[in-house]
Amino acid sequence: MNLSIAEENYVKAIYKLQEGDTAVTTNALAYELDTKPASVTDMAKKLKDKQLIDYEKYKGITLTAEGRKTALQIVRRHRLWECFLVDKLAFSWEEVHELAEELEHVRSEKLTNRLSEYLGNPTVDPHGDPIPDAHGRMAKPRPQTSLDQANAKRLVVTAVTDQSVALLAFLNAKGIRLGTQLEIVAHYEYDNSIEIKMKHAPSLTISEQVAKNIMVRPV
Amino acid sequence: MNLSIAEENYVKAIYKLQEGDTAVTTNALAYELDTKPASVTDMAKKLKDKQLIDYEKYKGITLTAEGRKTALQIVRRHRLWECFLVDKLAFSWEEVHELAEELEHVRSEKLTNRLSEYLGNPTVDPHGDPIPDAHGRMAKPRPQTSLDQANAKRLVVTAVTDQSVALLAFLNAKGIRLGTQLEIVAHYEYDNSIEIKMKHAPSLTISEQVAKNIMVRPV
DNA sequence: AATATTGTTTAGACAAATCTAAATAATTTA
DNA sequence: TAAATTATTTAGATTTGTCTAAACAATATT
Repeated sequence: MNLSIAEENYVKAIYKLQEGDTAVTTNALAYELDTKPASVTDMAKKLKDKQLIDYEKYKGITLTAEGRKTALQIVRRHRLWECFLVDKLAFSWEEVHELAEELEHVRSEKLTNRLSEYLGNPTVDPHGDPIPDAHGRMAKPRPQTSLDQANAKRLVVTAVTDQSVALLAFLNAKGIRLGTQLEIVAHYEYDNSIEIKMKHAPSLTISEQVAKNIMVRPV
Repeated sequence: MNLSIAEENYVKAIYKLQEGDTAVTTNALAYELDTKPASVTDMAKKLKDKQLIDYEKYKGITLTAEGRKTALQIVRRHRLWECFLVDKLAFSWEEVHELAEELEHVRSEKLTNRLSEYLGNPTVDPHGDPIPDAHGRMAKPRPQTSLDQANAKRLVVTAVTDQSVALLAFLNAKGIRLGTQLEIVAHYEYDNSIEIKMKHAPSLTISEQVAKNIMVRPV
């Protein structure tokens, strides 16, 4: 099936928003894609015709098996290009997302597989997200929580969910990157802030807002 | 200036067709882009508004200085990606053109320059065509003629002008690739064929039609 | 339960890039 | 040079992806 770039972006966004069997709402998808609900409704009809989604008026959207397969191919390409940019072209991990958004739309299986091989068939991308293999199989993401909900004290950063340039640059400035180990010193309820400490550095305070986007696992 | 992919393809095609100061005709451009003359006229108006071309009704199209700069950037990206695909991902030189057509539209100077650096700042692509540098400067293509017009007997293949998959695959099958050395045994006028001989192989006959697309220089 | 609010869809419009068919300009031929 | 041919442009339509405004459905509130 030949999808336009817009259609691919919708499929990828639906995949991203669809946790478990929860249908994705029109509004959520519009917000994710920075477009209007009316546009989402239009596209939903098209993707339904192409049998990539199940969709009924007012009932939300879920991917079909075919749609999920398509989404995984796009995600695979995206994450492989991120690896390439970081590993081979020495980009920093917060720069690569936007470039990968464009590169991911080059739909050549041969290119994708050669690239994967060239990179040593990596299984996670620079943000810590798992990379689907050529058959769409993907390592289960390691048990991780967002920093604001972590129980353990000693943690390692495994991913960042909001990949806005602003946030990623902010974290970079603070010295927080993938694999960074940190310790929760205190969680202040009254101003929704969290005090953390990294090795060889003074402790620092971040907002819950930011912490929500930092994924961690116990170390 | 932000150009659409279609606009970039027009600029690139105009650059390719514009030899010296000859204006490019509507029909020639339509043929090159596999579209209709009416569509070319429409786009010509748009590119004129954007000051990338000089265009007057019925008078043909030429690139402005700005348009030439834009074209060189696109050509640079195209040829660098071709190098990447051949040098790093082990594609053969006849496979890479179509993939590079897509990759060339990722408009990031930083990416382009990092890629160039990573490849060792190559000055020619796998087809033997020179690669513009970051400032649009390009090595003058080496003195080359098409095989059917060559005077010297001992030659080396430097480029192939028609990059149709059919021709490139044909040449590959015959063992003719970039850098291949060959010798002209005879040029038969009466059936427009050329007999050539490569080292360690029996001589073979090709048509002038094909020979026109094989660029060579004396060795 | 009636009303207000929120979420979603429809209707109608627009811009980009293309097309076909008809009109017009330029060039070639007789 | 007049007619025929070829090249180019215009006019009007189509497709894709988007939008706004209005209508409608679902959910929450009083």
